[in-house]
Amino acid sequence: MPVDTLRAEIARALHSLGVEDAGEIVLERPRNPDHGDWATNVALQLAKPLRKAPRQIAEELVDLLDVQRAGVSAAEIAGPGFINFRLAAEEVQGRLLEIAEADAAFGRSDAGRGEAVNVEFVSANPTGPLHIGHGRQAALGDAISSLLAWTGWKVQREYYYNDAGEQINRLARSTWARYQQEQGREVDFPEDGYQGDYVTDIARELAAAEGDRWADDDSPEALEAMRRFAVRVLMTELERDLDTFRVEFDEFYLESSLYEEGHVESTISRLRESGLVYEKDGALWLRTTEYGDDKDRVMVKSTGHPTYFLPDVAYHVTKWERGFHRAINVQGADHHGTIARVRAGLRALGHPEGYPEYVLHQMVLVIRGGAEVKFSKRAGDYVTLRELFDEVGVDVARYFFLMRRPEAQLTFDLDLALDQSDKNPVYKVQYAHARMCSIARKGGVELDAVDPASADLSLLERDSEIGLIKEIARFPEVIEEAAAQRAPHSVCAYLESLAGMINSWYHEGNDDPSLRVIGVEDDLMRARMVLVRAIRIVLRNGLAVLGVSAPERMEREQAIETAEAAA
RNA sequence: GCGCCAGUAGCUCAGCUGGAUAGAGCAACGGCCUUCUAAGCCGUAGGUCCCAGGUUCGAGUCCUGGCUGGCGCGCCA
Repeated sequence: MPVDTLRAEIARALHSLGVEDAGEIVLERPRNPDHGDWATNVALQLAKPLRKAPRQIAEELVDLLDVQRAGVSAAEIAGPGFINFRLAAEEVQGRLLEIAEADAAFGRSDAGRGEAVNVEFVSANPTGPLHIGHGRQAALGDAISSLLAWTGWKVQREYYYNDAGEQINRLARSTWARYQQEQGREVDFPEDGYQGDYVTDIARELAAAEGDRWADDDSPEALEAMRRFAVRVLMTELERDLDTFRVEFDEFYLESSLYEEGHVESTISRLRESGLVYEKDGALWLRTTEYGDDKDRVMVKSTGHPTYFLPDVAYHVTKWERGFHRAINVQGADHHGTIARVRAGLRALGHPEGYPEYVLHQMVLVIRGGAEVKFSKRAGDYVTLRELFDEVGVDVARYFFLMRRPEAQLTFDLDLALDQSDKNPVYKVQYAHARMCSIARKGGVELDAVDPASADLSLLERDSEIGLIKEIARFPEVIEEAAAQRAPHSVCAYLESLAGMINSWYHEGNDDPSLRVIGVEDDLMRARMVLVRAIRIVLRNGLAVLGVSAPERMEREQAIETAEAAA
């Protein structure tokens, strides 16, 4: 990496200046391109310890720098004492070789060193269809997982099924009531039941499969049959929706297995050993305040039933025991209240502070024509994920869910999502990719076979071309940063800005055909085609990380070509 | 009342964990169709970074105190 050689050279120069320990030498990319490709503030930071003016330090430093050895073409002092470095054109053009060489792996790195990380997300109870909040979470969890995989982590995508709790009982009672109603019986629907039409659908399916055998039957067996049937139907539906949404899990972890395999019991006894457990009012409590929680928490109610808290702790213990010493939970921000207690429970068992890590995301607001869309035909009181992606498509839905920081509320604008122009950021990026493919197609070139070594890359000398190469060469850093921050939205921002640069460069050929890729002399075309290939690689890889497709042609374009062929 | 998250252009949002003149898209205004795709491109305008203090060479970014909005504070899950 050119940055490292530059940093090493600065360190050497500092050493000759008599600076033994300059701390970490910070090299950053200036926002303003006039300030070069890299800049350092060492002179500013050394002003105080050296008791010298920053600009004077900068001058002495630049005199001692071997520009060539640093791999740059110029070092300039600017502003209050920044030193700006400019990369030589050959250095920039040479990056195209790396990009083409790495191809589908360009952007991968190994910060994670193969270490295991568990990413838990969605984890919706099988009590109803997925809603748009789950959609955001599915997209986020999947993209964060991909980012981690791209940066060298061994990732397990995990879904935690709460198939054992009170909510499932509510589902069973709701299904029972709908079933009886289907059988023509007059029964009251439970007050806390699930109101959506889907429960009636399930009851009908059950009636179709098993007839009237449960009519008037309010025995535990009947309720159990309802429970099992409804959960199976809903799990099948959830997994089908997630599959369509292109989210695959490595593990569906069942809450019920925590009881069956004794993890809940063993967690209680291990917590007792911590000395932080006590009884009060007939319930069993854990002194979570010991580890920073607001108040102590009940583990086992006076009824003898555990609260949600206990299996949650037991579950995270299994994560650790299964080898995941790093775990990331993607959750809705409305669940943030559980974080302190779960971590406290885990610390009581000796797990490190800050385990697991959380990515909390805010709610999703769906807007059409400027007004909020709230209701769903099927679920009643919310918009389902399936309704959303059936309408806008999986690519658009995934991208929209990812393009904002998780902790910012997301406004999902259906009008924008359905727009097929560059106003829609998804199309803007996909279009840029399709455009690169289109150039190659029109030029009769197999893009993946374009060989940078056989082209004269020094012909790529326009500002727009140099700028583009610098930008696509930056892609691995973008991925690394996004992974470290658990921030897929920064990949979106990068791709959109890159697509803008690509469009500008492309359209330079509108007025001046000599600036096009096709129709210019062979050497020039070969060099520019290398750039086209490299751009295509970065767009494709970037979209792949987000789980969004990179079409070789856009639908609209296909329609036009089909029409032309017919005429 | 306490806790978490947010507050940046008319709107939706970035801002690389403290850097140089705060950016993008949409909307607005002006220009460009004989194209490697005009569902596009180029340009212009638009700001009390919620407020008040503090930290330092330097603050949208950090610390304190307020204000506004969302969410959460159960022997619910």
